[in-house]
Amino acid sequence: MDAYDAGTIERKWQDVWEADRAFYVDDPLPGAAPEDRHFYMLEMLPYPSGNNLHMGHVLNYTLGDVVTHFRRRHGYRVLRPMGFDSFGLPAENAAIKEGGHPLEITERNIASITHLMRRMGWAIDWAREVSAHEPSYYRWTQWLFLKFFENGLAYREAAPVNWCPNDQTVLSNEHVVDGRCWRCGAVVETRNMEQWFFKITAYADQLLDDLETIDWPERTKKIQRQHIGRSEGAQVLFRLEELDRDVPVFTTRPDTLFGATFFVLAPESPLVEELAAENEEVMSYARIAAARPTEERATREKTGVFTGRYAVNPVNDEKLPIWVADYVLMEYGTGAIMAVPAHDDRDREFAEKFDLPIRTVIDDDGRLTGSGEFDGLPWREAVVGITEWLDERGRGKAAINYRLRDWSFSRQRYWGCPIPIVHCPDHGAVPVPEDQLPLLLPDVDDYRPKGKPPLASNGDWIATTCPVCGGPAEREADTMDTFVDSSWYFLRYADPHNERGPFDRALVDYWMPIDQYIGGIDHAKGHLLYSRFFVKAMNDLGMLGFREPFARLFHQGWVRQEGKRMSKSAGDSAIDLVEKFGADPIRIYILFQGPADQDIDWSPDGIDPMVRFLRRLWRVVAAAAEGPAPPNGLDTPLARKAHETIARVTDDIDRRFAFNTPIAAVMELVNELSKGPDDPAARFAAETAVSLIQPYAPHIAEELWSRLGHERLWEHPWPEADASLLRRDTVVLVVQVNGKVRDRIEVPAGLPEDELVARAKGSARAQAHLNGEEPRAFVVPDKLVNLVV
RNA sequence: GCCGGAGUGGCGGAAUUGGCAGACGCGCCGGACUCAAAAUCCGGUGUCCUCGCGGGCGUGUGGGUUCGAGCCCCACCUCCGGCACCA
Repeated sequence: MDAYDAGTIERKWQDVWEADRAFYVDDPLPGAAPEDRHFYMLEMLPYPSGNNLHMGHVLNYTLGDVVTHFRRRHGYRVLRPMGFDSFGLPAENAAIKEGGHPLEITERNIASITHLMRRMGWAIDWAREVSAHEPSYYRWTQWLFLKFFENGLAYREAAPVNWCPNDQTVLSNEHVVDGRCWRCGAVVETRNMEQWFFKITAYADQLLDDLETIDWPERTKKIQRQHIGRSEGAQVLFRLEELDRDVPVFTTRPDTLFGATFFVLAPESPLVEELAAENEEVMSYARIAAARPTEERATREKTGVFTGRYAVNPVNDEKLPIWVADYVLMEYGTGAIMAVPAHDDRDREFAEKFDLPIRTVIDDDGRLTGSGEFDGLPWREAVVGITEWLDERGRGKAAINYRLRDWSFSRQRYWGCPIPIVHCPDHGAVPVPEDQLPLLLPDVDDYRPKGKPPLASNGDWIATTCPVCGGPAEREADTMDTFVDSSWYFLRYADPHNERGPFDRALVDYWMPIDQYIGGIDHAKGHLLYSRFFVKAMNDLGMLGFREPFARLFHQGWVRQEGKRMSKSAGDSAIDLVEKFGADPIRIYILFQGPADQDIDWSPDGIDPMVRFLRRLWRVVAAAAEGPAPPNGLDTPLARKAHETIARVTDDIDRRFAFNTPIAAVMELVNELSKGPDDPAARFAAETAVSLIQPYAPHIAEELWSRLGHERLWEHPWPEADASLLRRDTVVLVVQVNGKVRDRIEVPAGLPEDELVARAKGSARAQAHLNGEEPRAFVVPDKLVNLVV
């Protein structure tokens, strides 16, 4: 027989699958039969920011591929599409680096990555391919934006936002990591700018509560819960006599109100100017503090300045001095706090530095003191009591506060989805009429960031007329964050060519929610939160019939090379590797390294052993293929091993979501087969090994399957273990004395406990350790007897 | 600082419900085939004592529960991740 040659057989079968449209899935016929079982398998789509993929992608998509084949062969109609997150900073920065136009470079990268994906043999429905930068896609991104805008879920407002001075654009809170830009690492500044926001905060409670309804890793839910940051407390009104106004403050500890000794405003608070416009010291502090990078603000020693003004504490009418200090953040609560130095570390630090009074109002037993009528009350009860007291007098009320901010999604960059809005001097922000969508992104020569949106320099495009009055108006020059594109792409796959709407609701409701989503945990609080928000909002707008997009989620581990996370610019190139070793060896390698959710240290040295295993499989199966076709239901040791392997592999993939141990199980079967080629069940064992390895190494499996005289393994039913062959006639009984293994004896299966004990006592090796004493016995039927003296 | 997760041979890892620790693969040692090499195949491989039979020890550290603990409980150490002036 010829030798195993990965490259040749892989191309052969890839051509067959292509011609057969093997992995393209049809939509359900109207009134689909109840036995129609379907499964939506999706992995996070790649950025085409390079012409290649790294081994982290290879792990991600190979995992999805195993699940896809496994489900298909269990009779499911499986939707497994692919697309490209082709707008946005990653692609645009790559284009700037290469010095070409983003469109040209993005499309070249997509072609190259698509080629690689086909070469990996991944079972993808390419008829549904979608890219964010295609007008046929972003037309509907714009349409969705308009629906959100019309329903008050998208709005424009001047607000302090995160500004990356390197990428020259605003960033969402979710993409500032340790005070730095997630893409380039530059220290982020705060700027006050007119920005577009999605009203994700309106869904804070639902985003929190519905986490209970989805099968996600607990750590991911934790990240989202923490990010939403719901906390319960009270809103308390402090009187500012000079302004004749009440100022609200959020606190989780209204029970400490009697301990408040001063009052602090964030430097960005509009109240600072209202109270101290003429105080140069205060204004200058506020200006400098507000401009400081967030990162620096968080680590510095406390600073602040007294305004000379006072706020009135509603519980005792005391006048509290109002300070301005940058340890109070404008983004959280109301940008003003009551300071209780006795019971808050930050307030205490500030009080000590500026010599402000510290008043204890909760004693060592957790009861109130110095708090008037509330003295003696346990503090938890006082939280309720004082809140009620305030409420009755109109001086406060119970309140819930969130850390989650609205999602700022406008970007001052070129390569993104244009925001279909026209600014009219008379009518404000006016939507571009639906029949004028898509609003095409114009071709420009100079798309590089210059601190203002590149589209703003494009006079011909910017100048337009108001859809309401026909008067002169200007187009919105910002573009959308690429995370808007990826917040609904999974819906478009269900109906990718629809020209009348983003999708047909019946199709989306049929396929969604996604049964299994796989991707990196780095998207835990960005993409995974935005997509949940989009689906909830679209559900409320009557566009779809479910409220969560991803029923089950899995995060693959990081693939590292020499200790560093692999990226498209660092580490071995997947294209080079697949040409050198073949797709099957790489697919098996990346899944064999360990549990898929654990990090992997990549080394190309690990691939050769996988090539050796596949060669061994090839040889052993070829030998078995020469034997006679086996009768059914043979009961031989090899047949039993094959059935055990079916049971193990099936359970590992299906229930345990374990992908490394099935490969080990098939290796064991191949080892047994290689030792017992004369077993009458050799051919059955060979067919079983080939069938079970197919989701991992579909090309060699298909080739061997055909050499075994069969066809179309990719749609052949998954094998079933014969329960009668999983049962054993005899078992090896472990005999322990005082918990230590002293003997192993073969006994018939299913013996009663007293018989097992009798056999164990009969063991000469065990007796040698019993010293003639009569032992107590503990029995695990068919497994173990522990004799204790 | 707060909240998670993880520590098993020389290495990646396995042990699914508290019941044989180390499956499978790598590496290493020995052997077969070969003029030789590659490839392939066979055997061995936690550690210590022992010619051997056999025995002692062993899953980060210390304790506990149990007939029995890698797995459960308590304390600690180390590493990784998330959050971090969030009132």
